[in-house]
Amino acid sequence: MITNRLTGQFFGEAMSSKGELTKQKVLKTARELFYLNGYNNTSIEDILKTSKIKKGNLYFHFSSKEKLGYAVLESYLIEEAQLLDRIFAAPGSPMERVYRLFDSSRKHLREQGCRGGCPIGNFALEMSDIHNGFRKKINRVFDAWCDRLEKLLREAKRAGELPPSINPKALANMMVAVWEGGVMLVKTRKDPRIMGDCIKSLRGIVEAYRA
Amino acid sequence: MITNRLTGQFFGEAMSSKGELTKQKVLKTARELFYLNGYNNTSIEDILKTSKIKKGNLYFHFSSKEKLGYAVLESYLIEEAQLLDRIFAAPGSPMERVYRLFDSSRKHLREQGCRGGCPIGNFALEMSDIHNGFRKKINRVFDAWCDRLEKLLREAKRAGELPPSINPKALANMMVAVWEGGVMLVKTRKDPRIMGDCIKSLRGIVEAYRA
DNA sequence: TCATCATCATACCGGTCGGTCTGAAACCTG
DNA sequence: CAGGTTTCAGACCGACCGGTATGATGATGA
Repeated sequence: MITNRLTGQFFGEAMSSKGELTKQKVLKTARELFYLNGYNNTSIEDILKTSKIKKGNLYFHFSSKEKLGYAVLESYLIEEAQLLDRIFAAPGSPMERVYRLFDSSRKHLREQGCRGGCPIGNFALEMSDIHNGFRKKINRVFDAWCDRLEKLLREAKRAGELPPSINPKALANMMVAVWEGGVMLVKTRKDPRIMGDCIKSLRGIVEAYRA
Repeated sequence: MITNRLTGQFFGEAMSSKGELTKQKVLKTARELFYLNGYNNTSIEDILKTSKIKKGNLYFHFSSKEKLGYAVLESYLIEEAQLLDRIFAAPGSPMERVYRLFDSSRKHLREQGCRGGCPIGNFALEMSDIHNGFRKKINRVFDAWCDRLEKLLREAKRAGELPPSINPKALANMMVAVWEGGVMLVKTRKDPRIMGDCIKSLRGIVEAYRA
């Protein structure tokens, strides 16, 4: 559910060799440009210009553009694991934690000026049918999101926050779909309120059940 | 909510000049390749090879790749208007008609082998931030979908099929989000059941209210 | 201090890109 | 039938693409 927040945490700044710092800088820049402009619309030259790193250097650290793409996706996988742990460890009822995740991600969409959207979603639609290796890695991020959501929704069901007939796995898929689709509408309409609409409607329906 | 069904209707086969037939053939081929491979990953050469039309000819009918892109988006706009009219004119309660739209589109996803996804969604994520003209046209398709859904959801609310507190416009946005996000998951996971999960979860929550 | 390794830089490569230019062929109308 | 228009074909263009080869520089350790 990320919107490409770039933390120093992953790009560990302590105890790194000079080469490692260069590698992380390439990775960070590639990540940003793939996110904002798309993988196929981002050239190696673009990355060089933005990062101020020379081509021989880039190719020393990453043997190809494709390998760089894999590394970018891997960085999302690692970062998502950490983010999900933090969000889901917070106090509150299961549904409160679900909505908190949505709300914190929604705020970031707004801060981002409705640009970029979700990097995983962007990669998913652009590359799924043309690069099976990328598709598998993207799936692992979606699986991580859906699995964690499913766990929370099971708790919510046990707590009576959801109708007994609800399938938590299916609902987790639907919630990820709401997020990704909502991000798409926000990005295309340039209107951050749309994600508010989506989340509010979802809550409204879920909570109408409990009324 | 289309999944790139190519009808003969738009590509009018009667009463056309030879040049017009060539133009439609270019358009149809470009549409298919932009849909399956993305706009930036589709070259003019790809279109020439697939359509068996020569470059001078293509550039006679479309002055640039960008103009071809516009024409492709315009063809979706026209086709969507017709499809929505047919689907929403069918008999049944408002919510039945909503679910029928989802189900017919879902079947097509399955028939397509979970490839391609939604052409509008693909364009939206790939091009929204790098081509404002394309973004505006894509928005008109989303607006058409959301407006029609909103109308149906107003009827559903009046008929007692939805909680009184529901905002039809917001719910329409959420439903389009469910569709686009679901298509993304189907395309990435290559599992057509996921859209079934999304729709079932949506129905389950809506119908739990009425129980 | 020197050798080795890691890191960095730049010229160059073949291929592909979107697009242009020029001319040929087909069609249509007077 | 001829002239004009529409449609078509293909060679060529400059720019850009991902990547390689070669060599220079900096860092490290014996």
